[in-house]
Amino acid sequence: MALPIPGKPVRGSKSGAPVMALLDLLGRSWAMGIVWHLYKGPSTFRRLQEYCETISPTTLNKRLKELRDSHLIVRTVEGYALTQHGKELYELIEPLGNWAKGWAKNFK
Amino acid sequence: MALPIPGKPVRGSKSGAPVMALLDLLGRSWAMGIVWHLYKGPSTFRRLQEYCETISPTTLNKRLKELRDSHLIVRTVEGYALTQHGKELYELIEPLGNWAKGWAKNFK
DNA sequence: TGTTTTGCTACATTATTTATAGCAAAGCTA
DNA sequence: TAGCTTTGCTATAAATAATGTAGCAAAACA
Repeated sequence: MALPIPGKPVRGSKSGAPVMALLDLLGRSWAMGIVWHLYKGPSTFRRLQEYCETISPTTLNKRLKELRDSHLIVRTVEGYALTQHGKELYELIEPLGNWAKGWAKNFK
Repeated sequence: MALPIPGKPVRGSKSGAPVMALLDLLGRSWAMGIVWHLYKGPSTFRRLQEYCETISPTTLNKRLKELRDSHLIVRTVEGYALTQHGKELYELIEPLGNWAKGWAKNFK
């Protein structure tokens, strides 16, 4: 699937509304998981594979390319790392962590 | 794929950490888009199909079942609607809308 | 120079999503 | 109450995406 670019047709919006481009990007397998893990600090490719437990290298590489092309991560000497944009995005989704704990109680 | 249930193995976490179950659920195509659209108010199946522009009925039905089983939406006489949990979740992801506008500027 | 580690790529298999057709049930409407 | 329309799906086949495994070239290390 092509990179979802705001302003161009994306999944959910022919006009490419920014939020829809973002939801398209984040709604791909592992995308949010990668951002979530990288907030702890830069990671190598192999370490990310371990964090994600069952991601295939093919998919990991694809997601990393998409996230780089979307300016959310960059490669540093220490490995992949969140950009300023990536950190901001993480901070927006961070509250999901605590919320999920309450939500989880529904499943008993 | 099976419904991601907190406490059971999910994509990204063998132990089923709640946030990973949530990211698994939301990281499926259209899941966040559906929640996003439903915040405006209850929608019928056909109307959701229109909102989502290119979702197939097969996938829409699958996502709706998952979101219902996850207590984020319910069926009402007016159509599918967010539950209290669903509304809370929407409110958590709502800030993505404005943030995405700034992020979109990177793509010029 | 030999050994590891790293960051991938290749490839085949499996899973997911799409696209399209269409049908049964419910809700009008005349 | 006999049609016509709308709704909420299901069925099926084709396309696309993700997985699992093997392995390789380059860099780091010993």
